[in-house]
Amino acid sequence: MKFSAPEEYGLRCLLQIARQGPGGSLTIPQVSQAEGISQHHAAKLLRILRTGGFLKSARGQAGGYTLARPAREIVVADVLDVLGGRLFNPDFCARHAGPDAACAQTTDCSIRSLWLALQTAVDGVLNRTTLQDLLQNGREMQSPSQQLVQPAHLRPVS
Amino acid sequence: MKFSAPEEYGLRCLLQIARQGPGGSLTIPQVSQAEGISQHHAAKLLRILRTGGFLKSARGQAGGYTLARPAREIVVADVLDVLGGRLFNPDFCARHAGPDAACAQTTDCSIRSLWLALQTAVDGVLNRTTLQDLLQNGREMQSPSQQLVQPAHLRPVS
DNA sequence: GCGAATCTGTACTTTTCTGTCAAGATTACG
DNA sequence: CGTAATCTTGACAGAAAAGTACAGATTCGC
Repeated sequence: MKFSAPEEYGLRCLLQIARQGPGGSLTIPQVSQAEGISQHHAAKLLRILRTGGFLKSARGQAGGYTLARPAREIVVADVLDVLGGRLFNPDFCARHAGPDAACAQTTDCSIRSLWLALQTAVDGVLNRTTLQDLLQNGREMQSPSQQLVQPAHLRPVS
Repeated sequence: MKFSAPEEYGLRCLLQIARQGPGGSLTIPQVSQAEGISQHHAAKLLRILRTGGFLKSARGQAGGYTLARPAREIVVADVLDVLGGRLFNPDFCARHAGPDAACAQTTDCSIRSLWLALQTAVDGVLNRTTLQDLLQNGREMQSPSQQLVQPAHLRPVS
């Protein structure tokens, strides 16, 4: 159970822009430098975030990326969904609402139920966290660790 | 945020053996067939589980794999740890116990804190779930979905 | 002892993911 | 109008993960 690299870096890039305050914007080179990744890489991540509806882009000489909505209205669960996909699709039991007879004994369902319970637990955190919360962090969140989360070839985080 | 393939299939293989009841055992071919994966693949997963201390193996003509401990003493969090590694290491803030001055403003820490909150939420579920719970499922776990969790080339789960 | 059935361990191939690249489109400014 | 700065898009290459294959070691039963 791991975070994907786009989830880690995409969310960081989005936060960089959010830190510019309402209406603030950053260009690809600026985000690239701030996060220590290549411009091409930053461009790819920002594009995904734009397609997902979290960023607006402006082309041309005075272009750049801006938050599409206020930071407090951007829910982290939605962002991670776009960057990496969900753990498990929440449209469960849409038609198994009746007596769950046939599937209660299979090994499959045992595992599925577990995955689902995890999804619920994770969503409980992510659905209640906005970009704004991350910006003014330190409230319900604890102190950090210095351990690396993702692949070894990525830059070491300060 | 995804489960790795070993996590999904390794846990299933372990459950297959657990379903044999106390003292029950299965061979590699049996597990392989029950889960619809190749014998080589099953062997690899079972070896990991044995190394992790969840299975005992017996070689020779009457060999096979048996649970190393009763199902109720095997915690799923430990199993997934061996199969796929943790989301985030829990030895956080071992030395940042004091005033967290320098790191409270960085973007890194915002993200880290979020990852950590997720780890805590996930552990809350996994540390309280044993193999026994999965065998007699349907208690705190809900009905299943029919969506696939992992890579497309894996066998479609019934 | 010999052979069959079983697990053990390492190396290899395929697939998937991740990050890179190059060419194009758009806008602002002089 | 032209130049420079910016975003856009699809294709590509390297790296990591996943699954496969093979040769070996152990045990049981005859």
